[in-house]
Amino acid sequence: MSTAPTTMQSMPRRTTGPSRNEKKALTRERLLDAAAKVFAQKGFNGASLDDVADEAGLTKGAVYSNFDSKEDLVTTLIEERVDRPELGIADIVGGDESTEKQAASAGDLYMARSDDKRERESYLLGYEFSLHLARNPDLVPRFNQRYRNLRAATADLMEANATEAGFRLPMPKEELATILMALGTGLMLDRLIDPDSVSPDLFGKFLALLFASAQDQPTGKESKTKH
Amino acid sequence: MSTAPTTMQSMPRRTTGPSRNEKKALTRERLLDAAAKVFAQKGFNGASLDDVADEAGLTKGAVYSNFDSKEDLVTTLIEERVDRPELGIADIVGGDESTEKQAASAGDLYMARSDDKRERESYLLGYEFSLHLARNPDLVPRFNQRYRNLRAATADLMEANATEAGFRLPMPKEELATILMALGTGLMLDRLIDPDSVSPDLFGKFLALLFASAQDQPTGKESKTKH
DNA sequence: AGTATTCGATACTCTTCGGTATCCGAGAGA
DNA sequence: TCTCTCGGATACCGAAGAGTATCGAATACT
Repeated sequence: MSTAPTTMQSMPRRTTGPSRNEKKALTRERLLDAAAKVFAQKGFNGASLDDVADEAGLTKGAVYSNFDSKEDLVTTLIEERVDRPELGIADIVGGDESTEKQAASAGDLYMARSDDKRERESYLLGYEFSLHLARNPDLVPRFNQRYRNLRAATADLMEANATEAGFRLPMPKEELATILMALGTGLMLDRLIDPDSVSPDLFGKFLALLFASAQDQPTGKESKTKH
Repeated sequence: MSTAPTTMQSMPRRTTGPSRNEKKALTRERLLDAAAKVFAQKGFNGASLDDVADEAGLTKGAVYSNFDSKEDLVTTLIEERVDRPELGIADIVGGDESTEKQAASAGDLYMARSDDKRERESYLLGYEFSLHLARNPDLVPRFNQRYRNLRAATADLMEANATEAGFRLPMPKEELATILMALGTGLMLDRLIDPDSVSPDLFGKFLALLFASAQDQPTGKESKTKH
């Protein structure tokens, strides 16, 4: 990467400092990190650009040099930082364990995140975004594709697992995925407000129970509505 | 309510105008209504007290005459307006229908609320509150009692129903109540963001399925952990 | 009736914040 | 090495908002 064609080896330090673009990209990241933290703590409207800049150890000038406006910073943050972290769950699934145990592990892993300060902020930020989206429907389409992808991935994962284990999902996979993701969201929100209100293994327990009972109907004897 | 002991029936109007306290209580309610609407639409930080006053057809003077500060208005709103509406669900349950159908109806009723503009605002407000609580842990205890009461009521309701129908709940009632309430929260949030992402009857369908499968194990053969 | 209260309107203050204009210094190009 | 460019700092502006002071009118008290 270092572009030092001439003989400059004599000078021990500052041979070729980080290029301008590198520096700019770096401050951009620092700003996004700071924004994630500050917005999570104070909310979009509650946090000022000075807050963000301070958190990043920079000034508002840096902000406006990298983003058009506060709204631009917000939407960029949505696009670059949100709804990625979930994906890690897929790593757990697919082992040799029983479906039940895998489900429990996935649930536990998901809930365990609320303990980590950084993850906690990330979820708070997610809810802040959700509210932002609910109030700005025009932003939804851009964000929605990712949500649907994630849901589809979850759906496929569950189905693959069920097929391998020799049972049918009790309802269409997309619907089940919608349910489980929503449940995760709701439980996490409860837990963010009051960790004592939701035991960390509750999600996993419920998932295990759900899949266990699904396995009791291998052929898929859903009562009536298949319509 | 009119306290007119003396013979005053002759004068058709303005016999005894609304007492000062009545008027004050009225404007207080108007302010709270307006605050609920405006806060739901713009968020706590996004909405100004002038916005609230305007919505109520009053001025900021009225606000400060009835509340100590914006924060006081917010917390009052939390205490007096939130987490009451859910209770209506209990009305549905307890009929002659099968447990399955009751569950489906309850779910449908719950989700149908997101269609009504006013209810929608009420839920948005709820999420706004949730975030507010997550960021202000000191406020949680006051609010939490209500949440736990509601959860306990839901839990008892489910258990009573299960007992009557002759089956055991698949997990401790409080945990199940926690799960179902969180699921409702999560689904509603999804639906507030994008109504197309969650079909309105999904909640009911899932609840029906869940209780149907619970009924298949009348004696309660939970696999292992009862601990 | 006459006086004291108080609710809510009006007018104002002080701070904060989003955004802009300008400036400085370090890296790029010659 | 000299200049040009541009990222980020500093200084500033106008708007908006939380909170305060005060006022007027209607109600309660005596």
